[in-house]
Amino acid sequence: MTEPNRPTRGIQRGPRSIQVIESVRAATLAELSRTGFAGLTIDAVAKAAGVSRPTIYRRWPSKAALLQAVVEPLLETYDADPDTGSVTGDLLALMMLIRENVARPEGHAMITAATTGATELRDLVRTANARTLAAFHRALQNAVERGELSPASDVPVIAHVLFQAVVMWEPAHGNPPSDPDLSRILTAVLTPTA
Amino acid sequence: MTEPNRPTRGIQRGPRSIQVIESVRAATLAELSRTGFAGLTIDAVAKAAGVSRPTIYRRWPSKAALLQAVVEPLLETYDADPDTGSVTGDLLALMMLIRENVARPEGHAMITAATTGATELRDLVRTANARTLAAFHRALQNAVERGELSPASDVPVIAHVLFQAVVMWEPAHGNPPSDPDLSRILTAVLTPTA
Amino acid sequence: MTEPNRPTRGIQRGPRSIQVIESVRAATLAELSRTGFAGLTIDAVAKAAGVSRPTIYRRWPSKAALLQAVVEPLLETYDADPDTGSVTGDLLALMMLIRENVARPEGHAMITAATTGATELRDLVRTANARTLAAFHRALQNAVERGELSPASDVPVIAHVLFQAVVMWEPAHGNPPSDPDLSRILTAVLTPTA
Amino acid sequence: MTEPNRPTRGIQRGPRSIQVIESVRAATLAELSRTGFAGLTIDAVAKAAGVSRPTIYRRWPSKAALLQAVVEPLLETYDADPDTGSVTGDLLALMMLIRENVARPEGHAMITAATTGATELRDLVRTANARTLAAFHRALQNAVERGELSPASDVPVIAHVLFQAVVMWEPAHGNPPSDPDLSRILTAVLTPTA
DNA sequence: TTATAATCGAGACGGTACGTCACGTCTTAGT
DNA sequence: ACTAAGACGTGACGTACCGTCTCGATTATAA
Repeated sequence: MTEPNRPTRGIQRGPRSIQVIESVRAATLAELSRTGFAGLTIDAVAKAAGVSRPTIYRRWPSKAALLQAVVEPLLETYDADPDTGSVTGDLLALMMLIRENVARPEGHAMITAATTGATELRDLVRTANARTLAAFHRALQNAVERGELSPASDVPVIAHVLFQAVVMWEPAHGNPPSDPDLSRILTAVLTPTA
Repeated sequence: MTEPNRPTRGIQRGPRSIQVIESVRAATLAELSRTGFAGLTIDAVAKAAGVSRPTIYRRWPSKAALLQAVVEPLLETYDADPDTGSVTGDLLALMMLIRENVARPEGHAMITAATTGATELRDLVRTANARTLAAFHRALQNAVERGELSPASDVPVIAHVLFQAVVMWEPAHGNPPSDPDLSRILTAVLTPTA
Repeated sequence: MTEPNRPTRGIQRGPRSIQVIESVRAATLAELSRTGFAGLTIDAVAKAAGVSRPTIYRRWPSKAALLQAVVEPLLETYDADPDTGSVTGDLLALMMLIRENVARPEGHAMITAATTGATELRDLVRTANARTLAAFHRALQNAVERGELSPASDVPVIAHVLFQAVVMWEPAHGNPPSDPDLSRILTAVLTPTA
Repeated sequence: MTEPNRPTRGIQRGPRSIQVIESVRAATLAELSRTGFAGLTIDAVAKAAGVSRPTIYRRWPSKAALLQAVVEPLLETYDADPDTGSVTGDLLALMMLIRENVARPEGHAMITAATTGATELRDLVRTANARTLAAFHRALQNAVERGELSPASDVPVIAHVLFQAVVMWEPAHGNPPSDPDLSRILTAVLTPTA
């Protein structure tokens, strides 16, 4: 006996299924920007997607799965390195990328998810964090190898500091960081203060 | 003329009321550590406090109010400046204080609240942020005046960067920052990297 | 120790108490006409009377008591017999009196109370019914003795029939009985139909 | 074009739904006989029916709807005319029918509802009244046409008087009318008294 | 005149029920 | 067969009154 109650035992691949997947994705984004992650309800997504609630549950068994589906394209933006020629250029480019992503509803949702500590979100958060930090790591590592940064530089910590400073700017200040704000962060971290 | 015949006014101060307030506070803390802010239900707090739900709503009309009541003592810890004699000492002391507070359930709840973007929490988050940052501001400002830091130092940004780096360490890494971790953050920000 | 918890052990007679009693009565009437007996809340009466809820409970321990206090004057109107000289005159007068009383909020409340079957209202309803029917009894008995009605007349049943026909006219028809309506009732009951 | 792609519309008719409807009906009757209409709580009905509260609200959005569902079978008993051959026979049969219906909890509830004047009950009360009176109208009208009653008889008023006399007997007397009581009412109304 | 007892208001309490919302699952019906 | 519509149990929401109690303050009666 093999899970007799499982509603969908094989996954459909027909055009109808594709259509469902796309409209749910779009509806999820719309709802995220309307109410935020905490206020996201499957009911609303289903209605906005013109789809029934059970249909959503069949493919995305949790809100985490729904979020993951929608956040994936954002994470992919961190896989291509900027390569502007200078550390500051590379890092600034990454910081601007983060700013843009955080401004999108699914990006904001990720940050919310990061702090709620819900178990089902743990893996997603870990992955997303690692993937973003990796871009910083690579940029910093390159700079060290090019001699732009001291070999003693604490790459992981600098990456963490820059990343969180940008991500949390808007929650703390009420508006996203301007270009000068990003430069100030970079300067504060990279230049001698003592 | 202010209603001269009004027999009493203001809130109750009898021992019973005090008892209610205290047990709700305790129960809120217990629930926060059990389920986190997102999973906090008034029902559970009421039951844990041995109090009826309407009683809670009478005094704390929203979850935000409940959180505020429980977070206040934490915020007060930032009002006393460390004064260890050196910038690094002062800042490290503040960072350790933050680490301790974030480790407490109500501190963690505040961070969650900061990113959910719920309207009713906005004021609370603003206040808490400002109060914490102010402590960093004072420490940095003192250092500038003592000549420990360059007068060109970007005090607000440095404060922001240090604060968020400590606060977000645990969500990003899965465990709180150790003493060396805090030192590394401080070093990364305050010492020349270029 | 003599009932230490009884709130009111003796009765005050000062002008303040009188004032309280009167304003509660008035407020009860106002609320009855606003919401009817079923929707009557002590809260609303207290607020309308400018009095605290416990104050009401001190004097009128139940809604029934409140209703009784307010209905008493109505019942007294049935104690004086009309004595117009003819059965039809007397009966019509009584029926008009009932119509008037039923139109008042407290009269309407009594009828509501009669059918709810609440235990606490039982006595009040019994008394009110008896007192009203007694007036019909006396009028009919007089008529029998004067020879206006056959000695075989079933006085109690006729009284009941006339009383209920008037009382229930408005609930059944949506508007109170006009003078001709009352005459038609009287005619239908007193004149041969067969 | 009426939404051609709509797979289903209208309510469910499966055995489970039927089962739910039936047990709620039964539970409503049980609760009505336990506490009367005024004391009827949805909570209690739900519990007695082994059904959740939202389920009840889904199908019966108000207490009035619940009452209507349960009272309908009673009203249908008035649609079949007695036809005993004589006015007195027909009317007595109707009066006995009313007595039986009033004795049932849902019948009693209807009478309570008739006098509370709640807006949501207004329509239900009107309908029920009309349907019961119609049976009397038909019986009386037949009698007039057969010559048993004078053509001058005030059919609507006689119907009203008889109906209310039976219905209100129990609230006024504390026990239902016996067979002789019904005869006395009929005699008092149909025979000359003057 | 002053105690002392009665009463008052305001406010709060534990309860019970309300009517609603969203959840995640299961049933029924249509295509 | 798969799906959509619909219904279901569950659990929480925030609110309304209930009837009671405590607390000071205010009156009224009696010493």
